Amino acid sequence: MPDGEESAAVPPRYALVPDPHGPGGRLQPLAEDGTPAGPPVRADRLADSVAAVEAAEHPRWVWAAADSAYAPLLPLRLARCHDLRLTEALLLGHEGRWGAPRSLGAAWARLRGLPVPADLPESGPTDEQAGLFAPDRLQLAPGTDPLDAVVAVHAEQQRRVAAIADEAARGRFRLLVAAESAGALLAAEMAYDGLPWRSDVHDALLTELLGPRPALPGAQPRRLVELSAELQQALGGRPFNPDSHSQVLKAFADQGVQLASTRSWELRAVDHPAAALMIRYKELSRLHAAHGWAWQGAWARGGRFRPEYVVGGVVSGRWASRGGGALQIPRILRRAVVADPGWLLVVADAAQLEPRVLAALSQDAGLARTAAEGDLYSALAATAFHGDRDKAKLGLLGAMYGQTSGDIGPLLATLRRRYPAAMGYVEAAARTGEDGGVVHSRLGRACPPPSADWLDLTEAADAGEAGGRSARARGRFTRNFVIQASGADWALALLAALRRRLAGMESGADRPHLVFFQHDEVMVHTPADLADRVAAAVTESGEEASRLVFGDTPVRFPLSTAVVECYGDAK
DNA sequence: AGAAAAAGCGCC
DNA sequence: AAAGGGCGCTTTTTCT
Repeated sequence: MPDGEESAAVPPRYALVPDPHGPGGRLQPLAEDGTPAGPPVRADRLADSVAAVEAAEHPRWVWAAADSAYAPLLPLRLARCHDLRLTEALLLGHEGRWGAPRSLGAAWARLRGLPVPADLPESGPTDEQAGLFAPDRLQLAPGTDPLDAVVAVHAEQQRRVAAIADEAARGRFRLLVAAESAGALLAAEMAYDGLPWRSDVHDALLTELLGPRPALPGAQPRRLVELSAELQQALGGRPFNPDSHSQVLKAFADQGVQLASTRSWELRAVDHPAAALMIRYKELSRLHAAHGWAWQGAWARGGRFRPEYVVGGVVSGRWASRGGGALQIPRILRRAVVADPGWLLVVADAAQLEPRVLAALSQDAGLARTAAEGDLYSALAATAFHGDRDKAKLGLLGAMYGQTSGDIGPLLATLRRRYPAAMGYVEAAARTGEDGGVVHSRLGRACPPPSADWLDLTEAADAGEAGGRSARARGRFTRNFVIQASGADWALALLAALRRRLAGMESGADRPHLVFFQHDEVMVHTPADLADRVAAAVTESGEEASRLVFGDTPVRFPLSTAVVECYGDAK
């Protein structure tokens, strides 16, 4: 397991249920298969009791969902958990019941043959007071004891995992459950700790690009007002709204410039002085609207940006975020992410993760040899593309994403000849998708089945061009899914391994903590004297993740690591 | 009036 | 440089 590798003994389990209000709650020890190993215990101060059990027994905590059970206990740190809601979603997908409600109440209702409540819409920052931690978010029927439900649903989940017939697949799925649950711990912790954010640096950058902050909250900053005026003048002087696509298209058309859209790559190809102005306006307007002063006031106060992460929010297992756009911070704003005095940032990203995942998944001996190198694309180019790295990259990306357009045909033919196992792997995944089938990540995360609309479109007797297009689109999805989702498996295992290593480090009263995770990139905020140890832990965690997820493979998954004061200096 | 869709661009 | 899959967010436009 990523978070318990060192302990030979299986850790004990404890069900944990906080009271709906107040600091109390209940615990109950459980055996590995979920049967109670002792009576429930009441705790008047749940955080104290949990801390004591954590120190004495290092258990795996079993709870309905981290946001209701773990967030109220922070800053207490727990090593392991089994998150019932995330596990329910993984199991439902694996069992072909994708999309069924996954709350504790829904799982309990299925177990008892009761009507199954639909999942509530995800919470947002606005309903914090409205009861983010309220018990009704568990969707339990009135009168149900939540501890009974946690114990019963957990036992049922353990039974369902044990029922996976193939032993190797079962082991990998257990790893997936543990890693996803570790992600739940980490997401709550990162939201609590926040990413170091220098509002003064952010503010200076905005002022440099947009002009001074407008006195009125809704007002346009000076630079945008100027650009609007210049645009209007360049396009004949008639007023129009540069934020309205249709008005922009019309304004250009009036000058004899026909555009199919206002996309910036299309504008870039236009030979008209207004095009550059329009592109600049869009860039700055977007910065102002999405990451300007209003964003700062809402999300980055008190020296920390506190996003809300959604573990497993993307079907591939990648995380999503809710509010604040944590995973879409513009690169230019990275300079506002600065370590506290006496602290440093360790920033690491997995180099060329997806082609390496393909090499490991397909066990293509030739591709694996290139993926044993530091720069996979150069090695690939040397072997198969006469040293042309661009072509090698182009071809491999096209193969992984199902690209057919452009001059990519010959590149794909070369790849097919040199790396038949790798190309066969993605093409089989595509065929499965086109036929309406389901594919899985390395650890067993399932992709969604085709929708009813899709089936109508593609399986009708007269399924014509639209049906074919739709089938090919799903083929591209499943082709990419096996790689993206297996990459997410690896990244989750990396996180779990790194989190465990960081928990063992301290410098006085301070300790390093993860503060950012974005698909294949992690950031640790650490006391400066621990930075080298943190960097080493990143490397070790990458190796551990590779071994756990892909087993014995010659493929390497190197991380490029930078130790910096400012995120903007990381690469 | 409010919800939903569309367009467009940010990140991987 | 983009293509290709995945998202979130904001604004405008359209629908109910």
